[in-house]
Amino acid sequence: MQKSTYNTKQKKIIYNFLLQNKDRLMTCDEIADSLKAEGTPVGKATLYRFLDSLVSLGDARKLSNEDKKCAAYQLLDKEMNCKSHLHMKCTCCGELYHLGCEFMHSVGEHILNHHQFIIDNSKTVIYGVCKNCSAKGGI
Amino acid sequence: MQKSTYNTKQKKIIYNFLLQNKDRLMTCDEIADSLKAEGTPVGKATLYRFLDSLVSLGDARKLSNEDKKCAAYQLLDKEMNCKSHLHMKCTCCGELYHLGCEFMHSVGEHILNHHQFIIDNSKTVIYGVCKNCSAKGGI
DNA sequence: CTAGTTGCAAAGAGTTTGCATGGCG
DNA sequence: CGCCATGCAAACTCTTTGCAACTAG
Repeated sequence: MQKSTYNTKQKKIIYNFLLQNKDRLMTCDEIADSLKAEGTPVGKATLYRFLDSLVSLGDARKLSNEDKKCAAYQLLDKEMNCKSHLHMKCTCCGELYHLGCEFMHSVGEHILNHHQFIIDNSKTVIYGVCKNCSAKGGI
Repeated sequence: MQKSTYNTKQKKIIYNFLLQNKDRLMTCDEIADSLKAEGTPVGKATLYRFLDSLVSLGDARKLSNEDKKCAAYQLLDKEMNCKSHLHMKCTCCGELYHLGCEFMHSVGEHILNHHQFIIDNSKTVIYGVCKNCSAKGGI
């Protein structure tokens, strides 16, 4: 889990919560509120500090392109191998999708070979509208 | 240019500056500082208000995923048809690249057909490292 | 016991808003 | 001349930092 020196109660709480929500991008406020609602509140400062340490260790990522002003965090699931593929986020319902198919891997190769650009999967999110939402007429 | 009611001096200044820098994603501070340096300073509040109106009119876009905490803006160039293709930004040098080739258009179709997801080109930026920077050993 | 960690509160940074003044049409 | 826009300053929001109390090892 975390590689910091001490394995505190708060870190376990935060990490477990992220693990349960590994398919979501959540802001600090959302995480703090959820933890408080679960009866295991953690200080905002602690949250920010621990999340940033997870990000710098490469265990989580931090994204801001959310129309919101605040950053969203997500655990980079090792089993799902999240670092090896891109993700799409529906701007309507917020659902996050993994793009792990063969074709999409060839996209990375195309961009590398034809555009000489190395994609950073952990910093990139493709935004758009998923089928559920476009069926409902969402934008 | 802008569809707001009055065509003021400040709006012209801001719009022309964005036009000259249409290949860059710039923060409010950068824009304000540049305009001040050019001897045509514009108030921050005016900048934020006009940029947001351009964004809601679809003439510009606002992105935040910049490691920076603040948002970056860019005019959506109609001649380049920026809304019809994706963009890549080098996290090292900041350069913005247009991905207007045929293959990349087929990516949009693949994602639509196989993942039932409609990409929003104006909200998406692919992050990574360009050839110049990887040659220099950049990350 | 000792060093890292927590959490409050204060400081910072970026953005938004209220309001009197100013300028476009 | 009326109404919208500007710009200052204050208000807000999100995030970071300082510091004393706390706790894991």
